[in-house]
Amino acid sequence: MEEELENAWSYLLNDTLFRHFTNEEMLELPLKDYFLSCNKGKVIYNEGDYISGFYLIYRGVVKVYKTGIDGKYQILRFAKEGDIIGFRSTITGEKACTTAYALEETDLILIRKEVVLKLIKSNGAFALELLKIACTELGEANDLIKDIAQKTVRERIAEVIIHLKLGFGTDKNHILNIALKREEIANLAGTSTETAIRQLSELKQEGVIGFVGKKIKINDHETLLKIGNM
Amino acid sequence: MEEELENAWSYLLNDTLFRHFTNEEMLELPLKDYFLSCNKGKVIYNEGDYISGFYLIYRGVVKVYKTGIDGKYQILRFAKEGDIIGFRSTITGEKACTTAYALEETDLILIRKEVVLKLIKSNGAFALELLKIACTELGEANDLIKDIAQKTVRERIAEVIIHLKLGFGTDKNHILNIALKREEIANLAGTSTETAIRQLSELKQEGVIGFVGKKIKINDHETLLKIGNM
DNA sequence: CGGGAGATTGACTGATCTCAACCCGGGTGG
DNA sequence: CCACCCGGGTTGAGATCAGTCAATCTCCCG
Repeated sequence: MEEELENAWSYLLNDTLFRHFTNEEMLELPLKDYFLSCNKGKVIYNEGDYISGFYLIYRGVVKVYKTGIDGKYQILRFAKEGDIIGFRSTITGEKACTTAYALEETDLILIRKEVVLKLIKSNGAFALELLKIACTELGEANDLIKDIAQKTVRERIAEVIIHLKLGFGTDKNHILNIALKREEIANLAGTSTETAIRQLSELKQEGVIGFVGKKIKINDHETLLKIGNM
Repeated sequence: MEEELENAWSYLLNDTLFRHFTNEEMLELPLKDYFLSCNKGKVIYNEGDYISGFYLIYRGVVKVYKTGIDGKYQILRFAKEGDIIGFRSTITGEKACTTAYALEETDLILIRKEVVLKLIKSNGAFALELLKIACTELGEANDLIKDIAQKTVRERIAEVIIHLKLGFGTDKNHILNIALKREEIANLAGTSTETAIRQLSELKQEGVIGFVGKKIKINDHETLLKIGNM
């Protein structure tokens, strides 16, 4: 555990948005108290919670979604190592408007609200980096709005697969490095599970994709791009 | 014109996110060169443009939207006096991902990118305020994603009317302070013009809303909230 | 082996889109 | 002064995409 903390510390200072700080400035961060591990299936925070800060993902994958009417939910994004979650509510001070759920074993570093706000004021480069993260997310959200409003399910499913590839990559056999349930793919594309399944089967019939275990294999990236109108 | 600039300057320093600065710090801002007026119907910037900074709206209403396939477009928001537009691309340095269009006579103050970036670094309170704006927009975008994906057109139309009321207010007769074309209401709700018209007529039949000239009158706010599932 | 979660398929339904016709009011040129 | 035109707004009919419900299947696990 001691070593783990050592590593996390060096990770923070070298590879994350905290690289803008010196060792001294970072002493504000009582890391030991705010290093959390959670099991697969654990809800990290819930829509409506007041959260005490934001989380930097040190290891694992987190599903971020909003719950809707009767059991349906809309997935906004999958966050992975190096990403931060919960920072929107941390900044605005509002309740969380999403739920974060650990898809696998996940380690998190909690950065408390007071610390964040203080660091923003004291370090412009850090503030700018946070702004860039927020603005990038905003751009992606805007894209998603247009896509859900205007594209067909078929197009959206193709697009989702491309996005997963961009976010998580593929191995040498073009197999996605992430395994999702059909329901999750559906809720990412904003459709029902059955409809998503039908579209996936169709893409498989056409040879554009394949299934290897629980994972999707991308046979024809170009065609997928075309189908997704991208 | 001299007086107009005088007013704009005092507006900036007292009522906007620039209130965090002193008169001296603000001398960076060569206001005279960056005060723009544009007529109704003018495109302020286009999707794909590189923009030189963001715009603070001093007077008028601006439609912000993304264009999609064959003539359809998705309206993301209407920005009005005191709002800023184009700041996402200003921060990320990417091309604009939306188009901004003046719905009426509009006056803008351009804040150049270099100035913004400098001010962010020098003034934490300003950076934090920008962050809050970005995060608020992000929260709204997330809501919109879920709504378009899960709500029916009827629900969305009701919601759009409520949002317009919140954003622009009503006069003493409960008439919205903004007049939109049917097409605009449709593209705000993410549906076709004809469908939007049908839903609006239905709401009128039910007595929940009425039409006065080009404007919508809200007869029954409560029911509208209920219909919109809010 | 039984149970349960997730995946798949079929059949049906219905909300929404599209196309096309028509209306209405304002502005304009002859 | 009037016929025409044009940008919206409205309505109808038909086509279709996608959601729902229900049955079945396939693993995987205890």
